[in-house]
Amino acid sequence: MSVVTARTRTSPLREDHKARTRQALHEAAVKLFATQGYDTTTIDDIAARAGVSTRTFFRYFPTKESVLFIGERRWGESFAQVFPQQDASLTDMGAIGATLVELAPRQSRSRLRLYERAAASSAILRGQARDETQQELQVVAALIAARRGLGEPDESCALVAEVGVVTYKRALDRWLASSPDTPLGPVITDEFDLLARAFAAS
Amino acid sequence: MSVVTARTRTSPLREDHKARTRQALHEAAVKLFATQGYDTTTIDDIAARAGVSTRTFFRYFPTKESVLFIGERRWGESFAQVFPQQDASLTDMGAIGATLVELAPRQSRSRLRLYERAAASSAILRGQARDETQQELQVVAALIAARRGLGEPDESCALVAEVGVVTYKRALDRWLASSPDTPLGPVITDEFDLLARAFAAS
DNA sequence: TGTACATCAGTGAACGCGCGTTCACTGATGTAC
DNA sequence: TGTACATCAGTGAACGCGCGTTCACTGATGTAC
Repeated sequence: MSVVTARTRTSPLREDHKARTRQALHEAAVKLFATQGYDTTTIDDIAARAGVSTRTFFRYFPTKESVLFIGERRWGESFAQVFPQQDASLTDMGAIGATLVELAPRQSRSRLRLYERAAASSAILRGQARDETQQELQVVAALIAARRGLGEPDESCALVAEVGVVTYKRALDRWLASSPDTPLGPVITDEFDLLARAFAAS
Repeated sequence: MSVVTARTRTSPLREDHKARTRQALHEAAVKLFATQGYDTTTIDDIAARAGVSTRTFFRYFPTKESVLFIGERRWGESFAQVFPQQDASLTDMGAIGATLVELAPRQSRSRLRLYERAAASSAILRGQARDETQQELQVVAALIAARRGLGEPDESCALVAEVGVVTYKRALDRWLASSPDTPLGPVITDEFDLLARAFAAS
C-alpha cells in the first residue's frame, strides 16, 4: 500500500464522530416528524435539535425527506439469513410466517411506533415507505424463487411475496395498536392463520 | 323557494365552464407529470398548458399535489354496485375476482397508463396513491363484512380485502406491461388463479 | 516528542427558486324590473 | 326588449417562506518527518 493510500484512509475517530452526527440528525428528525409532523418541521428545527448548524444538515442528507429512511435495508438481510433455513415441508407462505415469527423478538416496539408515526405524517414519507416495501418485496420474491429452484422469480413468486409482506404489515399494525406488553410473535402467527383460513374455506 | 335562493343558484353555463377549466388543469398536470416528472413541472407550466393564469390554478386546487387525484372515488362506487350481486356459492376472494373481471371493460388502458406514469413520478404522489388504495380497502372490507352478515369488518375481512386488492393491482401492472391489445379480464382471472393455486398447494 | 503541514467536519451568509397567499382589480355572464 | 345592477371566473402583482446551493472561511484532528 502506498503512502497516498494510507493518507486517504479514513481515521476511525473522525468516522465515529461523523456517524454520531448523522445519527443525531436522523433521530432528531424522527422525533420531530412523529410529534409535530413533517410539514411543520423545518430543517432548522432538526439541525437545532441535533446540535449542529443548518448548513451541516446538507452535508449528511441531500434533502429533507431523505433523513428518515437510512439503513433500513437490514430487514432484508435478516430475512434473507433466516428464510432459507426453514423446513422444506413448509409451504412458501408457511416459511415466510415462520421466518417472521423467528425475527419478531428483534423488533423494538417503541422504536417502530415512533418511526411509523413519523412516516405517516406526510404523503412524501408515505410514498417513500411504499418504495421501501417494494424493495423488500424484491428480496422476498427472489428468496421464494430460490426455494422453488428457480433462477428468476416469476409472477407467482412475486405474488406470494406480496401477500406475505402485506400480511406481515397488518400484523405489525395490530401489534402497535395492542397493549404495550403484547409480544409480536403470536400476533404474526394469528395473522397468518387468518390468511390460511380464508383460503381453506374455498 | 325564496328569491334569494334562486339568486344564489348556480347557473349551468358557468358551472360547465368551471368544470372544463378544472378538467383542463387536471389533464395538463397528468400529461406533464407523466412526460417530464412531477418535480420538474411547475404550476406555471400546468396553468400555461391549460390556458389559464397561474393564479387561477389555486382557485381550483389548493396545492400542486392535489391536482392529480380527483374523482377517483368512482372505483369504489362501481365495485360496491357489482360485488353484492356475485353468486353466494363463490368464496369472498372468488367474488372479488369475478367483480373485477366484470368491471374490467370499463378500464381505459391508455388513460390508466398515463395516470400511473404520472403518479409514479414523485414520492409525494406515490404516497397519495397509497392513501387512495387505503380508502378502497375500507370499501372492499365493508362489502365483505356485509357479505358475511357482519355489521363491522373484522380483521379477517380487512385481510381478505387487502389480498384481493393487492392481487388486482398486480394484474393491472401486468396488463399495462403487456401488448396494447391484451384485454384486462383474462389477466385478472389469471392472477387470481395464481393466488388460489399458491394456497391450494398447502 | 515536537513542529509544520494537510485534511476535513462544521459554519455563516447570501442567494435562487417555486409554492402558496393576499390584495385590488377587470370583464363577462347572469338577474331584476 | 332594454337598462341597471349583481355575481363571479379570471387576472396581475407583490410578498413570505422554506428548501437547497454556492462561496469563503474556521478550527479541530490527523499525518509527515
